[in-house]
Amino acid sequence: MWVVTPLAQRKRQLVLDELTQAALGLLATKGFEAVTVDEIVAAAGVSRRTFFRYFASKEDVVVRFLGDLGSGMRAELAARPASEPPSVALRHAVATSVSACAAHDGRALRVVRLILGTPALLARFLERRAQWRDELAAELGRRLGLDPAAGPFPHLAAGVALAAFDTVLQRWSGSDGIADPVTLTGEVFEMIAPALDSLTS
Amino acid sequence: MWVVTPLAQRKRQLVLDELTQAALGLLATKGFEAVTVDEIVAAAGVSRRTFFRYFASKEDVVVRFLGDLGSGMRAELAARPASEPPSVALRHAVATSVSACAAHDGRALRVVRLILGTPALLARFLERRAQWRDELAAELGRRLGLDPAAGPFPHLAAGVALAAFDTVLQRWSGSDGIADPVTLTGEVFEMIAPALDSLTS
DNA sequence: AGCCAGATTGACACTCAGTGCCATCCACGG
DNA sequence: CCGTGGATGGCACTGAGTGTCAATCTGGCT
Repeated sequence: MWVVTPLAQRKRQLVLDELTQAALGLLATKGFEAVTVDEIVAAAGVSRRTFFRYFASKEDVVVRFLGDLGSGMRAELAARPASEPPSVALRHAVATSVSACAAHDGRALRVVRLILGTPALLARFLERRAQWRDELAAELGRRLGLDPAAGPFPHLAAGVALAAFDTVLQRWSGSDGIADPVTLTGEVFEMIAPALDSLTS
Repeated sequence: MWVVTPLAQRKRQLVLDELTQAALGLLATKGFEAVTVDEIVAAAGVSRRTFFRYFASKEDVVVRFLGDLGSGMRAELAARPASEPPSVALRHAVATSVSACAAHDGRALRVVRLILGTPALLARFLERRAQWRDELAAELGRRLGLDPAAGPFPHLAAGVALAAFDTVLQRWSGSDGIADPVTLTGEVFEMIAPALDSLTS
């Protein structure tokens, strides 16, 4: 199962890495709108057309780099025991997410700063973040036996948790990656916990 | 005051209205990406270049239509008495915002649905929403005598209030504009109030 | 009225993102 | 050895957004 597709798949991964590497390097130094796709593909040694076979847009290169955070949060939430109140489960989900981001130390920090400082990138990132919220709301609804379409709670709680995520990410990047993500997350969730548990209290 | 408004200013407003009208009509019926700027300017009777003198992008036409909500929220928050706890002041700010949106009854509803259903528009809207959060955080910091850069509270509270805004807007548009914005806002703020007042309790 | 300064507009040309299409090349199985 | 499918590159095209310049219009001033 795992040995049957070695060569073509690896080649594809190689091109993807090369493209990501080249793009992130150029974008971080020259700024987002000062870099054209042609420059990126020239640095990566592939054709312009190939770039758009791997990425849907120029923004996609940067956003995809942080893209796994969303599915990671949902997975972590799903993995938490059902006995935990929403505030605890969501706190762990957010904490592991930001920690995973901080683990890339160095690169991830530059990418986050790039996103927060570039309107076009922020917009695309927030669009993806909205999908995270809906996924979290669905998972939360499943945990609590609630229909997300019936009551406002799952949608709201997911939005509140992501607002906490925003604040943690902002303060983490603002501290040059020095602050501990788990500690920051704990601080912030202490404030919002009563709101997240307002249904089960 | 009202007589000095020069003729040029009114002409400008007229062009802007004509452009907005034409764009919203076409976009609502044919969908966002199925309409080109050339079609819009042809319907409005101005040149393509003029369109981009009034709007920064095609998305801008739609987003600007809802753009005053942000400054409205901040103004309402600033107008609330300083004695009110954050949860009450923010609830009024959100309620007046959504109510102002609902007052346009008919047009605003279609615009909101268009935004929520179009990725490119949603992205631009969320970008603006992020600015709202920072403005609300600044205003909140002023109310409470806190430096928004020092502690996470203003940023977090503004984010939580806007998460509530999101939920209210989603449910309002989901109910075809039938649900009462103030009632919805009240329901939702009942859940998050303890988080918003966690500092002053 | 006549004139001048500033703002608005339209037209053209240009860059760049993104897409469709087709020819080519290369890994893999028969 | 040969055919098939996927990945690539080149090309042309649409559409968004911008800079520039000439023409036009507005409003004030003499």
